Amino acid sequence: MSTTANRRQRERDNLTALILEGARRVFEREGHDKLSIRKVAKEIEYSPGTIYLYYKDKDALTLALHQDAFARKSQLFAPLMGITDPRARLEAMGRAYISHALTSPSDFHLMFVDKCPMARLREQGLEWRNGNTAFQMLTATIEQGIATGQFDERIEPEQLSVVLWSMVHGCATLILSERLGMLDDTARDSAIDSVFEQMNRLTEPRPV
Amino acid sequence: MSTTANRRQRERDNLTALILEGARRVFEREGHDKLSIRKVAKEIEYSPGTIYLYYKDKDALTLALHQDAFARKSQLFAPLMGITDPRARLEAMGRAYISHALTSPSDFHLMFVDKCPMARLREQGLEWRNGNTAFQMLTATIEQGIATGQFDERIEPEQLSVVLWSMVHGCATLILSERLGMLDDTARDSAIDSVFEQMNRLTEPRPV
DNA sequence: CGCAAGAATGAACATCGTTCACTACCTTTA
DNA sequence: TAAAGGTAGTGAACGATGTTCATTCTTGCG
Repeated sequence: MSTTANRRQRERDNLTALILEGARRVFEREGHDKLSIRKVAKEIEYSPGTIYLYYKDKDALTLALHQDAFARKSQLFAPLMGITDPRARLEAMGRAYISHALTSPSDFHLMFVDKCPMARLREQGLEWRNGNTAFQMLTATIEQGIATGQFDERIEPEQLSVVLWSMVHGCATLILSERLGMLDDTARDSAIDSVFEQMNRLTEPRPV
Repeated sequence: MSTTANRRQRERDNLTALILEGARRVFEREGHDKLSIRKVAKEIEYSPGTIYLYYKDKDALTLALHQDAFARKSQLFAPLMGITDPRARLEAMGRAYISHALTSPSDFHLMFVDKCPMARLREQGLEWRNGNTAFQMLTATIEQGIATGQFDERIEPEQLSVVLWSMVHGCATLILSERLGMLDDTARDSAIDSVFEQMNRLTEPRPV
């Protein structure tokens, strides 16, 4: 009940948040590979050692950034759930995923590419809640499409989710890693369109 | 015609190769993110500065490793071209891609994920020859499938190539980055199977 | 007021990529 | 053969990184 202990905790939470905020600024300014503990410390005008009183190591801070990125971007994806037509929603989700990857490559990397947040979660025996809910939204959309008769009923929703996610994720990462350099800009754009065209084909009902 | 100049060149080539070989050993032993110039120097018992007489910087050495990896792995993919049936070949190529990614993640990263070799190639105005030929094999296989009437003729081969590559590449990278942790091992294996099942659906002829 | 405990520090260590003044050797020439 | 010149290799040095820890500073309590 000691008031000072409460304030202490409050101050502790404040600094934890302040560090995260500084990290986010450095991250945005310099990109995911140029983030360093020392820069974060300088950004918030504390000494490097202080960071370690609030985050065990750089990976812990990276995990916090990872989760923060999901929190910040959720408002970007939440509106998509308002789309009632499953097919339209599926495409909108995919397009949002790719456009997010291309416009915020560092955030995307942190959320869907970097191994370190996953490793840290696994160490602590925690689940990837952000990923799980996103994945469930995907499968739910497919299930709904089947229920309304717009999608092929023989589809196994969870497995198709993986396939569609792979398509979209693969497309995004190939572009970001510059592996599609053999295509000019227009060819690449229409390749993205192809992804969604073929995505539709995979969900369409087919004759027995 | 000076003989000593020839020997000089030979010695130069030898050390260039020796460095690359040492780099490959360190790379295999420690993984792609633990490779360092200094470790390579120690591995071949030269001083760190020497490396820079043969490779401009670490990126140049990485590019050499990238190309070396393609050279080493080509024997792994070459036999696939012997498969005459286009559909069987397509699946074999995809399965080889994924199994290569899962069994040699560091090589895979170097060949298909790491941005640095691409950046270096672009700087020098060079093309990604390894990637281009692989991509052409893919499109050629699709074209052949169309020619033999086994594949849907309305397919645009180059665009479908991107889509199929995306599927397979996305699947591999999602597994490697541990983003499919929500699936147990069997679910993940059947997800891989699903990828190829859906791949087949995309090439199948369809009624007008 | 003085003391104990907690918070913050920044120097220190090991590692990294990279540079460069220097040495040691080899080849060419006088 | 001896001097000169050029080249390959060196390793110390610089700035940066993540991380630790003895030290200092601050703060609240008796």
